[in-house]
Amino acid sequence: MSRSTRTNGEARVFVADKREAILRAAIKVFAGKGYFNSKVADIAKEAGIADGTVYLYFKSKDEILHSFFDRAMEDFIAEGKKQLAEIEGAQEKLRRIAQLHLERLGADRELAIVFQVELRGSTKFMQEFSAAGFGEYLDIIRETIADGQKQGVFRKDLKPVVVAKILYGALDEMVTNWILSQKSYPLAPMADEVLKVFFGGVLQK
Amino acid sequence: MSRSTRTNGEARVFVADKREAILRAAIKVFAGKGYFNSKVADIAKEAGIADGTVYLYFKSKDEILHSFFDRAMEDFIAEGKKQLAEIEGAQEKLRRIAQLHLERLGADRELAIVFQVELRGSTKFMQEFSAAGFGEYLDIIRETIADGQKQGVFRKDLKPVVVAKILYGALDEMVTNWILSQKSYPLAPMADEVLKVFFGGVLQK
Amino acid sequence: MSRSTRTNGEARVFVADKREAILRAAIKVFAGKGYFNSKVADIAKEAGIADGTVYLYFKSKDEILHSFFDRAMEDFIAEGKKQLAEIEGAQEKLRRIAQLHLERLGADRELAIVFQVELRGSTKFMQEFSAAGFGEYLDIIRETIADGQKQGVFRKDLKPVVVAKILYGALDEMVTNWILSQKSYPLAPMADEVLKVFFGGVLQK
Amino acid sequence: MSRSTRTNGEARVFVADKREAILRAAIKVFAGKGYFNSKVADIAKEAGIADGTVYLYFKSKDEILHSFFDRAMEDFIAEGKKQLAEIEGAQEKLRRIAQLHLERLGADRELAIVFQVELRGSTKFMQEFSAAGFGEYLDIIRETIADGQKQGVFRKDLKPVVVAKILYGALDEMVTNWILSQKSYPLAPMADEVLKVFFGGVLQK
DNA sequence: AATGAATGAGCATTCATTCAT
DNA sequence: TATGAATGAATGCTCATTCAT
Repeated sequence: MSRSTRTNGEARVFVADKREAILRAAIKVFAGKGYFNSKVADIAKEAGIADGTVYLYFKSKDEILHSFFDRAMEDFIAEGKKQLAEIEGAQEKLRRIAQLHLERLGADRELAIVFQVELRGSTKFMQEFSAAGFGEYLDIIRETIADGQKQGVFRKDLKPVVVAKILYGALDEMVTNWILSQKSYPLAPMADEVLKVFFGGVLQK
Repeated sequence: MSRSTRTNGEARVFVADKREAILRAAIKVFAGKGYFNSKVADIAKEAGIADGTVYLYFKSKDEILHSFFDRAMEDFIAEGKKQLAEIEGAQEKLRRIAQLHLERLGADRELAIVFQVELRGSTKFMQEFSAAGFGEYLDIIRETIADGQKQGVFRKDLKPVVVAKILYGALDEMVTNWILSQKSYPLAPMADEVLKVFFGGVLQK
Repeated sequence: MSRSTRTNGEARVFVADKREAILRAAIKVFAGKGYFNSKVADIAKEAGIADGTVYLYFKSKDEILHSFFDRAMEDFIAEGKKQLAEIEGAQEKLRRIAQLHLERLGADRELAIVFQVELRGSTKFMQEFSAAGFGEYLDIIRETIADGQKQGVFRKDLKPVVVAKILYGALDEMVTNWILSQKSYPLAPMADEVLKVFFGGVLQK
Repeated sequence: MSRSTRTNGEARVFVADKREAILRAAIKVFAGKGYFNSKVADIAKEAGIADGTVYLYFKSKDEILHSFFDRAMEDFIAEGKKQLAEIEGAQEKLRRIAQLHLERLGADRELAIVFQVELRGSTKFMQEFSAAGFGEYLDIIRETIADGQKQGVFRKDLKPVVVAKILYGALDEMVTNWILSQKSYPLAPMADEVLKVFFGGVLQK
């Protein structure tokens, strides 16, 4: 494929590529030094472009973080819905969600750091993100649980909202610990560990 | 000779009082605007002292956050240990931990905000805090679980480390959701909701 | 071969047209936001061309202002000389000058704003402009006054240089006030008001 | 006089002195390079203080210019009113105004440059300043002229507003020319030159 | 000639920290 | 101990200008 802009399609790709490059660079920089400690100049240098160029693709430093989150969340939810559509049974669906959650973040440490750490650094961010993607994500889990109760697979004396938060919280903690851990271990297998407790409970029967 | 330096005892009291005042002011300010958006001058004004005075009690803005965390965590763990000492049985101990966790944070929204949000705003902070108090806290939970397994109360096919993280993550998520929620509800009762799942599992028996 | 370069004649016309368009756009933009607050991009957009195209016709933003001034002043002086050539008598000549001054600026508010405001925004500009057109303009007034003194129409105890400045200053102030005024009134008639005073003081009794 | 801050009075003086120093430095810098080309750092260096200190006394670069103008105009009008109070007769009053106008600006070239050049560099500034000091100044001249008409000293067929603008415009032009002139000559004497013409045209015959 | 994406120097302002009093 | 004026390094963003196409 030539580097020329012979077609509109290609030109578009190039623009998208640069936006993408900036986003990728930003994640790397944010993950390394934290959002507030990262300079726009750092991102530009990491992306191999001039400082000003960043502002041709993003309105502000803030917008970079938002864009990153929006896109990542959108991708994640789209992928999740697609995979869930092919699965029967609430239990198996939850398993898929948990696995996907940890697979995705476990596959990209920098992305995970930004998700787990940077996006939580301010109530403002959290509020906005919570209202956006996080909320939708929790909803999917909640509905799957409610479905499972209707299907008679899950206990009916539990509130789906609470149960959803429990599962999400547990998974989230796995990711955070994985990021902070000095040791290097695969994150994805933790899904089954969580589910073993989640599905079966802790008490001896 | 000034009143405050007449005796060591008195001086200490005064110092502690002012240190305390600054710390309290800092939590309020951090909770309201976030660590990075809070100015040392804001804290000073909130505490009713001059800007420079802050530096007689703390080496830097950063140290204020650290001190706050250290003290809060220390208090919390001390209180926890004390209460656990009076309890027999791993299950009841875990229940107490969960309740204490949510009671404490639920009783002081500003403190909770700083804990849930501000302390997570940078990998640097998280790493440091994880190595300090969080680690010890998780350890206590882990050991209680291990004890429960020995006592034959808990399933033995589960790794205590993982189970501890699951419980902690679930509780943590309850707090975060409570903070971000527009609605006002008591946090403490969520402990039992979490434990119902944690102890019993989700599946229909 | 492009249309515009087929013949020199045509090309020139096109070039002149676009140069003109840029100049016109610049006046509009400068008048609205001030020279320093106007972006080259604003001018380009107003002119309906790309940013870079501006630089095919002008070496810099600064040069646009200069070009504008040079051309406007040139036009104005040429027109003035032409009209003066048809008039006998120093008094009538001065009247014509004053009228032309206010008619011209009164007919184009944007041009007037740039003349009265933007061109005075820096000593550098003023120095340059003074050395160029302003100087020539004042000279014409001065000479007309000197002629009037020789003709015995004007008092001979006044220095033409000073008298010229007085007339110019008075007219200039009329324009400035007209621009800043919230009320909308015709500028040209002010010429006679000024002359009523001016001649009263200058004429030989 | 000691450099200490033993008394409140002295302390006040010091503060006022620094504000004054910044203002003085700003005038010098603005006069030399123009408002838009002057950096706040230039002003700070000229005043012998740190950049940030400027902001302890002024909210913004813009505010420095405003403060300067407000104070200068206030001073000037106060002085003018004081002197006018001691004078009988509209004609002599106008003479005093004209003289004061040129004496003041003629005594401080830098201040004059800022007044004549920088304050006119934008419609925004001019509008604001016109509404403030300039307006009051013109009013004083206008009223003096109206008084003169009532007293039978000045022709009654002239509109005071217009006549006031003429005088102001003529004086203003003297100042501008003086600033731009390469030659160095005293400004104050020009007042009488202007008045010779002005009164010739305005006085009742 | 025309485009408009890319450049990068430039700058007002903020704020943690210091220090003379 | 306490003050708060002073410091000056640090940085997000703008915009005149260039240049590959």
